Amino acid sequence: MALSRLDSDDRRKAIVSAAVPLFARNGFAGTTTRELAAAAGVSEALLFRHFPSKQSLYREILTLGCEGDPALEKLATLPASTETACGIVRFMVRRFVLGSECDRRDLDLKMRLMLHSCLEDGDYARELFAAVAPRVVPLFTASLKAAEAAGDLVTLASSGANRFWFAHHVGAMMAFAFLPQEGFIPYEGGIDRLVEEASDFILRGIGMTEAAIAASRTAPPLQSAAD
Amino acid sequence: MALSRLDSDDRRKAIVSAAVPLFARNGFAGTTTRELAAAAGVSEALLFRHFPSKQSLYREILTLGCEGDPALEKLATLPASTETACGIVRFMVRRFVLGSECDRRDLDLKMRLMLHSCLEDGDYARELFAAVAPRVVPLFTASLKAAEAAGDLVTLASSGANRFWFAHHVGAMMAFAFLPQEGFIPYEGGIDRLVEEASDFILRGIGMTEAAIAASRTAPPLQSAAD
DNA sequence: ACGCGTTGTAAGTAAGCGCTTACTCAGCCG
DNA sequence: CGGCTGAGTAAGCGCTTACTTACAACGCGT
Repeated sequence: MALSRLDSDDRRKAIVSAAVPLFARNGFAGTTTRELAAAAGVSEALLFRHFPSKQSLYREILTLGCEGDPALEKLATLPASTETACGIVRFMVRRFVLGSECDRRDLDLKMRLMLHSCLEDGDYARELFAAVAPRVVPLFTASLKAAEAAGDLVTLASSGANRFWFAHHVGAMMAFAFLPQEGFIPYEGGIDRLVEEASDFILRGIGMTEAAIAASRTAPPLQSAAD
Repeated sequence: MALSRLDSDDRRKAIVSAAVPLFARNGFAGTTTRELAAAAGVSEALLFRHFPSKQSLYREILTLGCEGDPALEKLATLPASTETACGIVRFMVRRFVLGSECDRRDLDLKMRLMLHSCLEDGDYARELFAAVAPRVVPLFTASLKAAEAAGDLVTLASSGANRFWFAHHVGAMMAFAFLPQEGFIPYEGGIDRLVEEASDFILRGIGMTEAAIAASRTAPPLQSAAD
C-alpha cells in the first residue's frame, strides 16, 4: 500500500475525518477498527499508535464536533428586532430541512452523532447545546422583547428560551425524519412548502402577529444588515 | 438452572419481552446473544431454537412494537371540535414528556427503538407512523375544520396534517431530550410549566385563538365526553 | 412401559473483535 | 557514511461473537 508519509498531526486529522462518517452511520459499537483503518487508508496498527483506543478516537470526534457552527458567528452582529427573531426561525428551519448551503451531508453526520449520543449518555448533545445556546438564545430572547415593544409580538407568560427550544424542536425533528433515505413522516406538499409552513407555525407559536409573519415571509434571509 | 418448561409460544414471548429493553438500550450491534439469553433466563442455544438469528428476533420486536397505542382507540369516539383539537395537543405533549400514566419506562423503550430505527433504515419508524397516523390525523384535521367553523381557529393555508406533525415534533423532541439520565436541553422552569408552555406554543402555532387556548387550559383532559 | 416429539442444554465452532508485538524503512543530523 | 528517530505495517494474540451440534429430560398417547 503506497502511503504518503504525513506528520503526526496531519495523520491524526486524516484519521478523524475518515472516521466521522463511519461512526455517524454505524454508531460506536457498529464500527470496527478494521473499517476505520481501511477508511483512513492506513493499517490498524497505525490507528492505535495515534489513538490509545477506539473509544478515545470516538471521544475526539465528539469533542471536535462540539465546536459551533460558523454560521452562528454572523448572528452576533445582528440587532435585536422583530426581523431578527423571524430571520432566526426561518434560517433555522431551512437549515434543518435543506442543510447548510446545499451541504446536506454535513448536517446528516451531525444529526446522527447527536442521535447516537442521545441513545448513549447524552454528553455530546449536552455539550453541543451548551456551546450553541449562549450564542443564539440571548439574541433570540432580546429580539422577542424588541418585537413585543414594537407591537409585533403578543405578550406571553412563556419563557423566551423555551420558545426558542420549541422552535428548534420542530426543525430538528424534521431533520431526523429525513435521515433515512426515505423520510418516515408523511408530510403533505413539497419541501419548500414544508419549510414555509413550519416556519409560520413556529412564528405563530412564539406569539408573532400575522402581520409580522407575513412581512418576514418576503424578507431577505438573515444578514448583518442595518438596524 | 432450574427452568420451568414453557410451550413454544410462551417461551418466544418471554424471550421477546426480555430482549426489548436490551435492544432499546444498546441497539442491535450493541446487544450480544449472550446478554439476550441471560436476560431471558435461558441458554443461548434455546434462543436460536426459537429464532433463526439475532436479526430475526430484532425484527420481531420491531414489528410487534408497531402495534398502536391502546390510548389511541379512545380517540375514535371523540367528536371533531375545538376541544378535541386542543385536547389532542395537550394529551400528546403530556404523554411525551411525562409518559403514559406514570409509566415513563415504556415510553423510553419505544423512543429508543424509534431512534435506533431512525439511524438504521427507518423502517420501524415508518411503519409505526403509518399505523398511528390514520387513527389521529383525520380526527385532528376534522377538529381543525370544526374549530375554524366555530371561530376558534384562524384560517390558514397550511395543511392540517402538517400542523399535526409539527405539534408532534415539539413533543417528540422533548421526549428525546429527556432520554439520557440528565436532559440535554436547558429548559427554563419545571416540568409542569414546560408541558403547558409547549402545549400553548403548539396551539398558537396551529392557529388557535387565545380565547380557545385559555379555555382549553382549564378543560379536563381528553375523554369520550358528550359533544 | 415404551416410543416419540418437544423443550431444554453443555460444549463446542469458525469468524471476527480490539489491540499488541516485532519489525521495516525513510529522512535527517553529525 | 552510520546511528537515531519517528511513520508505518504484517502478523497474530487472547477473547468474544453469532451460531451449531450432540445429547438429556420431560410429557403424553397407547
